[in-house]
Amino acid sequence: MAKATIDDVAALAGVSMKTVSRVVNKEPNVRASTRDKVQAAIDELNYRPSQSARSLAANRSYVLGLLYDNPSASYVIDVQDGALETCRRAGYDLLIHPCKRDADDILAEVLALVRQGRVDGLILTPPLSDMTTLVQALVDAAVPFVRLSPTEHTDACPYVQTNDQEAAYDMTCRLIELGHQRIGFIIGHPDHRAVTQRYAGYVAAFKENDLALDKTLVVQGYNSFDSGRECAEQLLSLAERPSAIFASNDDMAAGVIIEAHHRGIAMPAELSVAGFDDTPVAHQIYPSLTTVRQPIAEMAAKAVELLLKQLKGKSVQMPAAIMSCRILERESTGKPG
Amino acid sequence: MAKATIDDVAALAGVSMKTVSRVVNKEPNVRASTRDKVQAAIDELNYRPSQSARSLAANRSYVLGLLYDNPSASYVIDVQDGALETCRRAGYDLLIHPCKRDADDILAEVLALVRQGRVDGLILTPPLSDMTTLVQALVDAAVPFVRLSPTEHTDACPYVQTNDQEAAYDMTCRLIELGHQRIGFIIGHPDHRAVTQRYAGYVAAFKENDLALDKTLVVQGYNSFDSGRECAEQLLSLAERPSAIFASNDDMAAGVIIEAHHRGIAMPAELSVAGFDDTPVAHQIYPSLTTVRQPIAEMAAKAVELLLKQLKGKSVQMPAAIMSCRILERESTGKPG
DNA sequence: AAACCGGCTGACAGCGCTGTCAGTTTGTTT
DNA sequence: AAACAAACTGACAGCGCTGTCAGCCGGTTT
Repeated sequence: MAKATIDDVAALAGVSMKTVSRVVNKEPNVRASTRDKVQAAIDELNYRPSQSARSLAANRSYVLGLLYDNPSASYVIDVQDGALETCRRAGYDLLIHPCKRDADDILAEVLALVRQGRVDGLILTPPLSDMTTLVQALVDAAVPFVRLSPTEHTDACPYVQTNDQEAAYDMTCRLIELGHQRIGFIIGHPDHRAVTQRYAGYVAAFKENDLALDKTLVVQGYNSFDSGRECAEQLLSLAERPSAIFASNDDMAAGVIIEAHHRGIAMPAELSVAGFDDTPVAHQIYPSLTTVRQPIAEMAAKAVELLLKQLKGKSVQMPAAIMSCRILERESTGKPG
Repeated sequence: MAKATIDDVAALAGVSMKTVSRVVNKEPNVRASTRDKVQAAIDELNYRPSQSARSLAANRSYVLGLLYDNPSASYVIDVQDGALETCRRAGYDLLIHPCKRDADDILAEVLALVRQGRVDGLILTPPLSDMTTLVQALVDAAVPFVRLSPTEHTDACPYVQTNDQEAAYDMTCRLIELGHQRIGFIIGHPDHRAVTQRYAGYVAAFKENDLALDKTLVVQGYNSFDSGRECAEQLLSLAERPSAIFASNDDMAAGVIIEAHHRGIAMPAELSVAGFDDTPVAHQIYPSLTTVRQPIAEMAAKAVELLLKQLKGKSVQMPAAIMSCRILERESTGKPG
């Protein structure tokens, strides 16, 4: 049995090609009886519209592109899952496109993706969300896109964001509430949005609780496990060492925990550790890590939703969304002493 | 500047549309001077061929599909990266398609992907590689595909495989060499290929070393962290408990380590633990995990290569590849006692 | 000199859809 | 019952490429 085309369906249903097209695309203004007749023909022939033909005729690919550069595997997977779910429901596919943000041909590469008509729109994840040259190029080329967790969002580009600052504030308050006064903080990679926001939350919590902030307890990390470990070495070598360390992400927090193990420091009795992100490692280490969970999949889903709205030409009134994080208290935190 | 089409390029270069097509597709039989002329025109107009137009005309999508069901995030990412790398070089894109293998519409869904012409071929990862209904359906529909790490590979379908048995054998021998006699083994999920192979390697090592195999030390796990922990509870509660535990994957090994921590068992002094896969967690836990690294990205790249060969119609003489694993010794293993 | 061959090039007919627009039917109003 | 709007349907012209096939050209071969 050869592959059925729209003509075959039209002939069988006794209608025009165009009417079949209307039914397939769920367009309005088709009489219910006609619709049924066509649907029956579609089912009988097991008709599947050719993706390339409709792309060519409609001048869109029904594919969205997901751009990312090297965040953690679990982050990427969560984003993919969330995005895919929403894409599918809308009949869209997702093309993944990892890329190095320092590659000099990244702009050309991404623009080619669009100009070749491979994708109708793009989702940018950190740190690409904050790559101004890229963002500007997309704006100039009038490419529809949505950014996940951008640091800056002053312009009119749609984005999806979390309340990182609030979450970091809450976490810090919780540590203070447990009785901690000397709370170390490991700042994240300067290129990532998390940095400013999360650190600001930490600072705000100290202010709110009328506690003095000891700058020697604040160190700069780079988001990796190894950098977390190095920061921990620094913090745990202090004469008066902190009773808690709050790392800007889980990988660094895992580094802190390893370093504490190696120094024979009991957790949480002698040291509480908190992370951010709830990566898989968080509950696979000992002690399991108190952390903040971002609704990553949901954010990605939301981003796709905003993007699809753009594509439909419905100019989104407020092209942005803020989503909430949740603190997960596990074994790595407790009362000091 | 409107988007240039192949006609624009042809006009500018003073050749026919078809000749431009030849240059773009790197077809032979174009005089060098003509080729240069056309290339100049392409560059001048910044021409990018329309993906949908060529798909429609050539009746292929230049897209490969990657099918997977829920292996770990890091595994999926590695597969994606390896596959993408090779795809790109060949001018192909990769469509990711996670799917639940117990969904009753999975066959229809996957076949639709092909029948709609969204993809030209498929890569199956475990456990989908071993889903006979799916494999059979693809064979029946004459869909080109390659399987990663299938358990069975008696038929003519191309596949890419690792020498799991050999690696498990080597690891077990290494533990024996360190002085371990009572080595617990946690079998993986029955649906995953790893199971048979890895367990067989363990058994073979005992045989080879003339050691009796104590069946009470072999327990059935299900690949998850939690199941690893449950298995550890069982093994560590034995009157005469093992001095080493070899888990069929890292997640389960991580579960073993947590359980040992909770029981205050020192590692590796009182218990050596080995895993399989070298997932990110392996070096983020304490003690860091001795494990086996599979060349996942390379396998995926190889799979794409085999798939592209199929698509080109070059019937692959030996449509398969075996790739080697490597043992990584870290802190979690050592001499017993 | 005729016949031939291989490398090179172009004319043309689609690929299977969707957008446009005009035409036909149906339901509603006066 | 005529007039009109609204709902519905179809004819047709592409979308921008590739495959087929025929034709051309220069260099061999007979």
